Amino acid sequence: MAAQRGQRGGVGGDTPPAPTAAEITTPIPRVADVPAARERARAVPEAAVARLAVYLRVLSAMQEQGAVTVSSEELSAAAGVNSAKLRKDLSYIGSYGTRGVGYEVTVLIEEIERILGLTRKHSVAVVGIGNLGHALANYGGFPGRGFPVSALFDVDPDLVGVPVGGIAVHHIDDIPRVCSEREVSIGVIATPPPAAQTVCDRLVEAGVQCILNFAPVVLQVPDHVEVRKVDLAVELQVLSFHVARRADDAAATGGRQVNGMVVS
Amino acid sequence: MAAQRGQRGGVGGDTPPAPTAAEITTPIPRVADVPAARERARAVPEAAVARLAVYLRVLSAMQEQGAVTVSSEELSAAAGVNSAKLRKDLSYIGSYGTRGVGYEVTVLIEEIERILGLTRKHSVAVVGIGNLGHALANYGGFPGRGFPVSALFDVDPDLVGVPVGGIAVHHIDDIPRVCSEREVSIGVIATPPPAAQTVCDRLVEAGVQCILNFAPVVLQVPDHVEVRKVDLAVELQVLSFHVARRADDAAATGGRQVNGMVVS
DNA sequence: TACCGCTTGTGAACGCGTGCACAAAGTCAG
DNA sequence: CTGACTTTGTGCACGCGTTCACAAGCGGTA
Ligand SMILES: NC(=O)c1ccc[n+]([C@@H]2O[C@H](COP(=O)([O-])OP(=O)(O)OC[C@H]3O[C@@H](n4cnc5c(N)ncnc54)[C@H](O)[C@@H]3O)[C@@H](O)[C@H]2O)c1
Ligand SMILES: NC(=O)c1ccc[n+]([C@@H]2O[C@H](COP(=O)([O-])OP(=O)(O)OC[C@H]3O[C@@H](n4cnc5c(N)ncnc54)[C@H](O)[C@@H]3O)[C@@H](O)[C@H]2O)c1
Repeated sequence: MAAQRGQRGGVGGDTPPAPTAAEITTPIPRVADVPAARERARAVPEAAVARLAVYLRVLSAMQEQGAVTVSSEELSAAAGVNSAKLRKDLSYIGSYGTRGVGYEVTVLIEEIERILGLTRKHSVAVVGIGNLGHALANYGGFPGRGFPVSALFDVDPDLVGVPVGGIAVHHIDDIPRVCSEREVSIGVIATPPPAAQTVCDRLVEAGVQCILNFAPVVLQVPDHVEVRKVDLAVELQVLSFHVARRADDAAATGGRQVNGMVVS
Repeated sequence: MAAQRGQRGGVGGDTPPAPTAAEITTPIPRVADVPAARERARAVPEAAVARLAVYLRVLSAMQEQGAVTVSSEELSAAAGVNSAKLRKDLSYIGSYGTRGVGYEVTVLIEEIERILGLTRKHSVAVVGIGNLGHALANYGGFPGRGFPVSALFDVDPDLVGVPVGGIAVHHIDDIPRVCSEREVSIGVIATPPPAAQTVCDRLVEAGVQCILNFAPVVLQVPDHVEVRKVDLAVELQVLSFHVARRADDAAATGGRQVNGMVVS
């Protein structure tokens, strides 16, 4: 079993414990150390990667509205970030702007897609076709973005064979075969918590390298598998924390409050 | 309209870029100047808050299995984090451990619940009862954790009046009345992207202080409203990035690969 | 009571990410 | 061609969060 590691993503900034070395800030910008070549991609901070995905969506919307160029100021405002942060994020992937003008929308889209690996399609398999699994399978936003949902799995015999969102549900025993046939690279786990680890193991055996986990459990995976989790209960609890903090602040500063809401 | 701010949560560590005034950076990095009393709650880093929610779930599971005390080593392993990090996280909320022994499970649960504001129930309203909204409304995990889903809204006349997950769907025009009556403190947006900002504005007008947003748009909210977003497309794209990075690494080190999968 | 082993709690160092501020580099007008 | 203006790209400093390492503290034992 791989050493217990934090599951990155999902909630809060969860930086992985320094994968290795890399990201060297040598005084002298050493040109060639070991791999050296496309080393740049590795140097993009995880937080920046997530934001690049947001920029990409904003850029696509701008492109549809006919925008040709965009300044860091405009783009950052639309993406809800600081303009300096945006420029730094873009600098991680190269210099594609024109000083005094801005960035060419199409160029930026291409480069971000390249860095994010979106030039290739990534087939997605969803396991656990319950409430959430149905929603994911029926969602039209993924295929359009290069993530075709190409396999569905469940353990329930009543569900196996039933088409959901256009494709038939398979039994989980078929995970290895179907995932291999359809070249699935991302597995989504939407099963009840107790089943999540088992399902995860099967996906990993089937060669799936990336997993998006909705079940509120910490998954154990080998080092070469990337896991991100989406934990809605945690999201709600973080919001709850802010309500409480605000209520405390109000109480401390003498403001009245009703049912946790500050009435100023 | 409030100044454009980063939407925290969801993906990566997204610290808001200095809201406006307030949040002064005094030469001496004094954390708390005036209230001082229960100021501790404010000092808990956002990242730690998210992890506390995870610890809480693990602790609840342990309690059900009859555990009385737990060491930082055990708890951290179960939560998938470093034990030092766990102890530091717990230290933000006080000293409730016994050296040489560990933490009493019930005490820890109580204290974390207190800090997260879970001693009070937080009514949740879901807006947009489509694929995702249905899943959320039917999900049994929220009410059990102190987050009763107590109001549903949609614009579709065919949906209004229909019961979903036990409660009837209301028209969005009723947001102010119903949210007020049922003391909703958290609003969940699961509408199509174009409708999200409008829905958000209505929720804010209705006095909702916290919003969990599933629509892939950057919401504009006043400073006193807390927004967290869950962006599944971004999650997939971050995973895609890792596939690409890994493929590059393999190519650089001479490893063979098939369809983006490294064959060692 | 004195000792020993175990675990907490935290001071301090480190590293990463953010934001500032500005030089470099381009455009455009005249 | 020159000079004014605009916007990028980034060096640098700061602050937050993570991690290490260990003193302090507690329970058990003789
Ligand atoms: N529905 C939500 O809004 C929501 C919100 C937060 C978290 N979650 C989490 O997402 C997961 C799914 O939630 P849901 O509401 O869709 O649950 P659900 O009970 O509606 O669906 C679970 C599905 O998984 C299938 N399943 C059970 N064991 C399986 C196995 N071993 N292999 C494959 N499939 C199996 C079941 O047959 C069922 O179809 C749960 O872990 C839940 O905690 C859901
Ligand atoms: N379904 C998923 O798995 C998924 C995944 C990622 C993101 N999302 C996002 O979540 C949101 C909802 O997705 P979905 O698949 O449930 O969409 P959906 O189309 O199934 O449902 C949207 C619902 O919102 C309602 N609606 C439309 N305008 C409204 C308004 N002004 N006020 C209130 N309700 C309104 C519609 O009547 C419909 O019932 C979208 O923004 C989508 O991008 C969904």
